[in-house]
Amino acid sequence: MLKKIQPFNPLSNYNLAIKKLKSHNIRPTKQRMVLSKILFEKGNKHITAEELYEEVRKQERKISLATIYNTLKQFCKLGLLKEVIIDQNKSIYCSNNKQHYHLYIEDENKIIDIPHNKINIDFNVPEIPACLNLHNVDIIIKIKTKNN
Amino acid sequence: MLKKIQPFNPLSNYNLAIKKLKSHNIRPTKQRMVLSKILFEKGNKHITAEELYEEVRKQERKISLATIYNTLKQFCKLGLLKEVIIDQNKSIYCSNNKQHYHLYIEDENKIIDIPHNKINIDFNVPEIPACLNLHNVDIIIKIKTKNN
DNA sequence: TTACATGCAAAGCATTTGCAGATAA
DNA sequence: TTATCTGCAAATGCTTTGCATGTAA
Repeated sequence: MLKKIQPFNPLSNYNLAIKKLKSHNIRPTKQRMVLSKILFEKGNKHITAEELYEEVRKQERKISLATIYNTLKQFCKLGLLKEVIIDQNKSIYCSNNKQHYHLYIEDENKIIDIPHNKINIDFNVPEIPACLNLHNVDIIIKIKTKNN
Repeated sequence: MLKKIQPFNPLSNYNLAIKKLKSHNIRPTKQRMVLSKILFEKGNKHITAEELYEEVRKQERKISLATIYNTLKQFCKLGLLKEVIIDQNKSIYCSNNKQHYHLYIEDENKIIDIPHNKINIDFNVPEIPACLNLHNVDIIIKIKTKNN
């Protein structure tokens, strides 16, 4: 049964996700459970809304794109996902729940998680507010390996 | 006369722009000159396509949005501008021609250039191609100063 | 003269929204 | 029962494109 909540296991992103839904009074509907399973059950994922839509279609159910987008957005707000905006018409959702940044290799259309300690930022830029909340920092590094 | 090419002055982004157009056999049309003037004459700018369209309208001419977009893209290819993709429906074009990265403060909708030496990246990530061309690195740091 | 550039309107595309019907509690 | 959620289709908003007209060299 999808509705059944498994016992909490701190090592599982999936269980963490279900717990977050509960604690935020968000109903564990069929759609949300199916999406949580795909996103959080098998380790870190980088996936687009369209790809997620396809994965659902390959399985037992169909979930509308509108609901997929709404759910992705909601999961982002809960901190379960991170949206990585690649360009005007490409966002990738990342289910790695450790603090990290993103490297995007343009030629290969490939995204790699970078542990946060690989990047050092000297925040001594006068315009940056002093009381900066460091939890809300996203870094996207875009590289090209070839010239055009 | 807009068409007249001023003598080259290495300190002027505007003259650099005109020189680049010439060296790439791109015709210095009225539209391109008007846009170059706005973008490069008065130091570093951060501007959207729409804002640029407005600035032109406030002046003597009208340039279609299509041409604005095409020109911005072309200038990016020539290395005269840098496109900073903020989100799905916001790109900012930056005329700073020194090597730098970008800090975007979400709550204030404000973008700040960061000198490249303020950020140190340990590129010892196994998946990164060894022969990385470092000139093609873009870094965008997005921060929120408030919690929602 | 002719290759290139412009501008309009239409198309493209990911994402969002309004709303009627469905569902969880 | 009722507040919330879903899904469809339509709307949105930025950007690109096709093509006829205009322009630089």
